[in-house]
Amino acid sequence: MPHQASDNTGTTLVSETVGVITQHIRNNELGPGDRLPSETKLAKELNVSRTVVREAFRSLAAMRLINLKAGKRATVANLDHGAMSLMIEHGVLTEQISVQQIYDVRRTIETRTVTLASLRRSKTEAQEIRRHAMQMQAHMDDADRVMEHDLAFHLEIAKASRNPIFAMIVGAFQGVSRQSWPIGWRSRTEEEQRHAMIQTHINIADAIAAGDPQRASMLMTAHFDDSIKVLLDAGLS
Amino acid sequence: MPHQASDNTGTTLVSETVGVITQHIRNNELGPGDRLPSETKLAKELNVSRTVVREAFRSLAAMRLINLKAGKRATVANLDHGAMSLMIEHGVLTEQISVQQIYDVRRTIETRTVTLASLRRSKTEAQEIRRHAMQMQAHMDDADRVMEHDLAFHLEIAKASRNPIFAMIVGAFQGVSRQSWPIGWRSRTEEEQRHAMIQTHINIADAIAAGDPQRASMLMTAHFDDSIKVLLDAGLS
DNA sequence: AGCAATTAACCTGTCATACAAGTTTTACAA
DNA sequence: TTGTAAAACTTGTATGACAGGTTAATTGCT
Repeated sequence: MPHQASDNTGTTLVSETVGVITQHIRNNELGPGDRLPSETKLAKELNVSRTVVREAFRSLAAMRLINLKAGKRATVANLDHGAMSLMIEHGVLTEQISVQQIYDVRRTIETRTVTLASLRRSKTEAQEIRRHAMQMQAHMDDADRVMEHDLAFHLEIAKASRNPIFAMIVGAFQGVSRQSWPIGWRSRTEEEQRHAMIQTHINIADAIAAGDPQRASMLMTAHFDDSIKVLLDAGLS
Repeated sequence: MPHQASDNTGTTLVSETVGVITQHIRNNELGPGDRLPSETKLAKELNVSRTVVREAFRSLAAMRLINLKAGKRATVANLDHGAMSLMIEHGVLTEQISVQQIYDVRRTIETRTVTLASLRRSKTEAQEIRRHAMQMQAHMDDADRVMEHDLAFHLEIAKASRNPIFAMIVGAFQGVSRQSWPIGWRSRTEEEQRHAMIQTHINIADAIAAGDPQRASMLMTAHFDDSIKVLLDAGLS
């Protein structure tokens, strides 16, 4: 790997090294699981200290481009929503993003994922999606459990869309959704409202299983419209 | 800041420290631009070495949650698409994401941004959007310039949607789009095709300026349908 | 020769120390 | 009071060290 950090003006050594490493992945056509050179080796090749290489690795690991583990060499990572989750959470935390904006994005995207899922889902996926909806119904007395199955329901649909970007984005919203979800649940004071909300999930699952994208996306849009309305009524911005 | 890394099982010191720092931001309600404690100070408070704090800072900086600059303390960062850009690029590079999937996400999202932009854009924004479309037309002989204005056009629309998440996602696709764009341009061999493509941009700009979301989103959908078709015909997966 | 167990080599996580170069604060002088 | 110089602080990078985890090599047994 005869890389050389030729360009060194203005930017720091670490960010240059990050560039070199991604270049290395590209040049050698590394895929998920493939191992990168060790820190010492890279440091020598690039004529930088191990400190610099380590910080570069950390940067890449933070974005989940590589995986680090004590004693093992760094490996190329699978696409993962962990980093994006933190970014979104940070946005909410610092009041750069509102809950309403998140739900608008979710509605936009999940109207599409549910359409694709209706067209592309395997039998197993359809069952798994429906199972989550049924579990919501079965444990209505346990809010936390309802929430987890709710989130899993939406994520499974995104996965069934067969587009990893959708899965990543939907997954990234899980963290913040866990914070707003209970508000929506509590706001649905009537037993009937909660039942209706869960029934919608079952209906969506059925539409997906039946391969009816129109109906599925219509139901999903309605679901989000309702959820947003509930949250707004509860006073969320 | 009496933080204490109480929990230390299983996970590494660095990731714990990352947690403590984000907690610090939350607890003190820090916003973009606010300064964090210095590395030495944090290291002392948490009873870890400066190395650990530095790597934690690097991690957060990689996700663009904080900004680092030599000599200055770390500051809380504005939402930014830089990190997500790298993630997407990595996904494409390692063949976990296809160009077609990217365009499907873009169509989904940008059909929404153009709708919102039509409703919410300021006069200035409408002008800026239109300016990019006109610049595309004015420099048809310079592919690179057309491309840059094309990308800027789409990003401006996302910004005008007034939802920073949309802007972040659209921005994140710019990097990879720069690679596929020339393919689409070259595939449009006839002068007329290129003109039509640019004219669509102008029409979208006009619809946004006119505050006509239906027309704007219809044109945007058509634009993406066409672009995807062109890329597929060119042999891209 | 083939296989299992032990050893050696390798690798990452963390710490301490050092110093150059950039930035902020303080102190001082006009 | 204000402008400037000095002091204090802060980050970027390098070096060396060692514990503990992982992989490769070697040895020994059958």
